[in-house]
Amino acid sequence: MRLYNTRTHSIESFAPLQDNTVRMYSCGPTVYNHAHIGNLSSYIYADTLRRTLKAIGYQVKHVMNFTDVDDKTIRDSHMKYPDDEPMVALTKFTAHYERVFLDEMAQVGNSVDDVTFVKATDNIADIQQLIRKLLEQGDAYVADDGIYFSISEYRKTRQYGQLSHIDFNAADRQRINNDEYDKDHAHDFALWKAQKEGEPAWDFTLPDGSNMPGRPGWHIECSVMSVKNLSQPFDIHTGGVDLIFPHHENEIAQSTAGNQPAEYSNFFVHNEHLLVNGAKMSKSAHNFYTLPDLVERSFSPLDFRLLVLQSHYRSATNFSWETLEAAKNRRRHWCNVAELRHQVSDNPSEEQIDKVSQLVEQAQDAMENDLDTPNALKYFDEAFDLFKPEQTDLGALDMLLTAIDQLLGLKLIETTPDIAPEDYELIDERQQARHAKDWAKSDQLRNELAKRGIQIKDGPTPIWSRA
RNA sequence: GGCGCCUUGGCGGAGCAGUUACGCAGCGGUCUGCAAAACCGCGUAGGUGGGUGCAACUCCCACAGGUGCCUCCA
Repeated sequence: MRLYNTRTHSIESFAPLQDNTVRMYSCGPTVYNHAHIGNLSSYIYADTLRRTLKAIGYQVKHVMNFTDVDDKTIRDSHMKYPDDEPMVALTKFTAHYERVFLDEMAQVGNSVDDVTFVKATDNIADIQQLIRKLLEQGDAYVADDGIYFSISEYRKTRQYGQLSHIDFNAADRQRINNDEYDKDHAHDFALWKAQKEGEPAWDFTLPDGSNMPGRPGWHIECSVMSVKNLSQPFDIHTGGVDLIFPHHENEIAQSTAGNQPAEYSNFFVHNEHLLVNGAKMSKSAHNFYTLPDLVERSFSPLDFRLLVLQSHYRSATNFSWETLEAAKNRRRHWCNVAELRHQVSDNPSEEQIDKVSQLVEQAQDAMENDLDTPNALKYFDEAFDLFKPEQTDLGALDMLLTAIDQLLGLKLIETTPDIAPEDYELIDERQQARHAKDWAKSDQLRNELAKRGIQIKDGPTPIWSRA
C-alpha cells in the first residue's frame, strides 16, 4: 500500500520489513480521565490502518501503551485517594481509566482484541535497563532531580530533529525556560524523574551503585515497550501530529543512540487533529468533548466513527453537532439497507454481485492509497444504491456489509439484528387492518411498533427499520 | 521570532490542468389512506491579485485570513 511517511516527508510504498508481518506501535493514552474525542479519532485512524493492512493479507502485530504514571496520574490519584499509599492510589486510579478507555475504544468500533496493550508500570525494569545503557554510553547524565538524555552528545554522531524539521542550531527557541530543571541544556529531556515528597516511586540502582528512587519519563517508556514487543526496527509508529515533536523525536534519539540499530521505526504515520470551532481540541484548553457527551445527545459512537472516516487522516477536520448529525444520517441510511437482509427474499443477480465486488475492490484500493477513507466511502455509497427491496441479491448485500465492517469497523451487521417474532406479528396485524382500511387500528399499531423502536414504511410490501 | 499546513457550494469533504466526486441539508417527483423510508431528478463551488498554459479549482508568485508545532498534548 501507499502510505505517507513523516520520516521521509513523502508518500512511499509500504511493505513489512520482515516476512508478512507488520509490526505497529501506537502511542496510547495517559489514563487519568476520559479520552476526548480527538484522542479517539487518532485511535480510529490507527485501527483503520490496521484493518487495511490485514485486508491486504498481512499479519499485524499492533501494540499500544498506557501511560499509567506521570504528573497528572500522580496528581489526580492523590486527589481521588488521599488516604492511600501513593502507589496504591495510583494503581487504583489508573486501572479505572484503563477500563474506561478500553470500553470507549470498543464503543467507537476499534477492535481492542487485535491490539496488545502494555503499561509503563509493568515495564520498569526494562526501562531502567535502557537508561543504564544510555548512561554507560555517555548519552545520558545524572542530575539532582533525575536522569537526562544529552542531546548534544547524541548530535555528535546522529541527527536530531529529522521528523520535525526543527533547526536546533537556530537561536530562536524563545520559549525555553530552564530555570526549574537541573538540565545541562534546555533541550535535554528527562529519562527518569527522581521521587518527590508523596510520589510513588521505584528503586533504581545506578551504574555507580547508588539508588535513585523515582519514575520513568514519558518518552522512554515508548522506546522500551515498542522495541520489547516488536523488536527494532519495527514497521509503523502512529500518533497524532502533536507527538512528532518532542515525543517521537525523543523516542528515535533514545533508541538509536550509541551503537543501537540505526533506525527505530521504518514508517511514522501521523494523523491531523480533530478541531472544535476551528481550533485544536485539548484538555488544557477545556474545549473538548468526550464520548459520553455524544451519547448524551443520543448519537451513537459509531456515528462519530463515520464522522472521523469522512475526512482524510492527514486533514484536520472540524467537529460540530451539525457534522455529527450528517454522519448519523449517512450511517442510518446504510443501516436501513443492511436491514433489508432480514425482510426481502433473495433475488439472485449476477450483475449485482459483479458490481458490488467491483466497488468493494475500488474501496479497498482507495484505502490502500494512503488510507483514503473519503473515497472509500464514496464507493460504498454507490454500492448501497444498488439495493432495493424488490431487487436484492442477499449474497451481494452480505459481501458489501462484510467488507465495510472489516475495512471500516462500522459494525453494520452487528448493529442491525433481526426484529423479534412478536414484532413481525404486529406488522402482520397492521397489514390486515390496512387491507380492511381500518386506519385507526393501523395507526395505533404503527405507534405500538414505534414504541418498540421500529419504524414501518409502507411500500408494495412493508419495510421496517430501527428508528 | 523560527518551521509548517490550510482556504472548494448552506454544512462536511475528495480527486483532477479541459469531462457528475461523494455525503448531509434543501427543492421537485415516484410510491402512499396518512406518514416515513427508499428510489429518481434539480440547484448552489473553488479567499484576493497577478503569472504560465490553447485551457487553472487544479501549476508558480504575492497578499489576506485561519491554523499547527517550537519540551502538557492524539
